[in-house]
Amino acid sequence: MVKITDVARHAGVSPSTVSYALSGKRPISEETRRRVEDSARALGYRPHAGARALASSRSNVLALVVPLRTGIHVPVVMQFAVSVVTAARDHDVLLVTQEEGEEGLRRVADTALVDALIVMDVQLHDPRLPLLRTLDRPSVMIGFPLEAEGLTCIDLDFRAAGERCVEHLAQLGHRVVALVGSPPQVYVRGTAFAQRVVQGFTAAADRAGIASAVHPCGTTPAEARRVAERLLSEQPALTGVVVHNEAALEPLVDAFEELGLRVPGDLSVTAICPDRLASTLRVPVTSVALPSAEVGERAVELLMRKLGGEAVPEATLLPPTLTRRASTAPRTVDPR
Amino acid sequence: MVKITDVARHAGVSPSTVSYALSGKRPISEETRRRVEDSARALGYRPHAGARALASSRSNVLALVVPLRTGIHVPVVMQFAVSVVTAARDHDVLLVTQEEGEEGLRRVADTALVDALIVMDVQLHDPRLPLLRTLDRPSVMIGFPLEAEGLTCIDLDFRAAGERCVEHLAQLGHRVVALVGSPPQVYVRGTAFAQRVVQGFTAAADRAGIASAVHPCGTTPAEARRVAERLLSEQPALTGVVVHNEAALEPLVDAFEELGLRVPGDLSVTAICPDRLASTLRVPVTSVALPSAEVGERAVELLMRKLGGEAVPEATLLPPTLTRRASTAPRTVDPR
DNA sequence: ATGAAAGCGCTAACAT
DNA sequence: ATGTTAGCGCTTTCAT
Repeated sequence: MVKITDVARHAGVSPSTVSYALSGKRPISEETRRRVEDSARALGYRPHAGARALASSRSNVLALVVPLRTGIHVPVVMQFAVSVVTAARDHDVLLVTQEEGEEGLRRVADTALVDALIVMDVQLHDPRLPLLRTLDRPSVMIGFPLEAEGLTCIDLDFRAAGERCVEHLAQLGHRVVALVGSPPQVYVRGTAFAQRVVQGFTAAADRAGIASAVHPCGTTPAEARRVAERLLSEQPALTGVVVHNEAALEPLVDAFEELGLRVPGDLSVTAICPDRLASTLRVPVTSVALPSAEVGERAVELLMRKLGGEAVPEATLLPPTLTRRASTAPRTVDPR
Repeated sequence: MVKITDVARHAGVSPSTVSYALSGKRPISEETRRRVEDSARALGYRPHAGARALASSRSNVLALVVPLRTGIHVPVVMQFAVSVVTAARDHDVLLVTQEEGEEGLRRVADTALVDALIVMDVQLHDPRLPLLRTLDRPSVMIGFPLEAEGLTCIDLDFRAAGERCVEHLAQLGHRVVALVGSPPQVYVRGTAFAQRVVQGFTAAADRAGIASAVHPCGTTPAEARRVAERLLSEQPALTGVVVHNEAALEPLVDAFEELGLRVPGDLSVTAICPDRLASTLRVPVTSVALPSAEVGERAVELLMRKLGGEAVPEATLLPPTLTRRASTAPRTVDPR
């Protein structure tokens, strides 16, 4: 293994000069820098990560804590992970599963394996909050707990997303709408984003003076079909549906059509889901995108600023963007 | 930060005794061990990862190199990643994207950030092979290159999987079969597993004396439909289909039915895909599972043995398991 | 069974 | 602008 002293000798300078020349942490004459860089390249020098971490108390590694639980759409997690890896230019990314729990966080943080953490899928009453507050490493959470005092959170503004969908339907003249939401257990464990969609959905419907109902929904086609039937029997005048459930979206639309309802002819459907999904369905669905990539980038950016000692806002809400596609249309005067 | 000397003082022993007591790397009296463990717990001692890596030249971190390219089914990658994290008990997992290329591998390996590497999505002529051979850290590849001399590979036996599907169809009396494969670019870049399926499929069909054809297929519903049409026009007597393309499976079955063919009444369909997908389709599909979890576990196990200096087989092929579901049936005497 | 002490390779004060 | 040097916290010989 070639080490810094080897490079120093080869370049005819001291080890510290090599360190500074390569890190740029103090001014080095143009000529010396070139010599050092040439020597480093010639010898194939790679600083030892552990030694560097020990001496500088910086590992240049971030932890990414990913959820693996029911009701979480896997591609979203993956896309997010990729965007974090990509955005974290000079940091590597350590994958921590949520199953490792608080112990996992403590392990990577307290051993100084990582400099900072990104925590996905934060619950309203997340048991990890106290720990994240006392950890001596900065963190950014994807999602909002009930009490975020002293923490840093970022996410799509799900409340606004719910509102946006209803407003879109209301503008098209729909007067009776329903929300098909996440699986029941998602609400039970208090996932903030799911509840915020409900709030936004309901508030916007009330404000527009239109009738609304909320239905949790499982992730299998069979459950989607059951929900579709319940929807129509409970709200016979229904003409607008908001879907916040990636897995159920396609089977739901299928179920509607099997039940004799054309989309968007009889029923307008909007969703909150990745664009990729909404645009590839048989009937492309009007949707508010889950901006995984943007959330990832911004999360890393916030983390870097915190690592730099900068103060950052506790909450960052990304505004929703609704893209019109083929699944929504003005309400017909005589529906059914 | 509490360090090993703090624990040593608290327990009334030397730092080396603490190290040995906690690592078990040399015999320690029962009583001393207890005292050390108690002190460590009382003080909340966590060994500094960097210091440990520097002193022991072991980081206890594995690199997982994941593909992000077209034609790769994301949930499979994610599930695999999770199984690696889970199986790698005492190692953490660093996520490296394939886009970082050879430089990425070199960075994490040469800086001693990781002890070993798991490389997914290996190509037949993978440019990383020479590097992996010369790297001073062990690696395991998921997938088989053409020339694996000196390397360690593991994967589902895709050739056998292709054979298995054909044999199943042949047993049911089908005499004309087709393989719907991966997107063309997957073959173009020489992804071994895709080609092996083709080989197995073709060989088994020839052996059984039945007619066969192979059709690459894109990942969009439109492309799936186009392929379905081509299939039927080119092989009018077709009654058995093998699908090796996660994204195309569902739209393909839909397309068949829209074209007036019942599954399995007119057309028997088998797939090579995750069980999770095969079993949740409208018509549950007879399939050979992609055992992501098992591949992950076995890969980690191989890596651990290599880290322990043990010799391991160059190639590990996991035998395919076919699960019968609703999509295959005996050929009817008078098809169409 | 335990202790003393020498590094592991790097960074960052502290010189000059 | 560059060099000297003292650690960073741990593991692991080498002693006893």
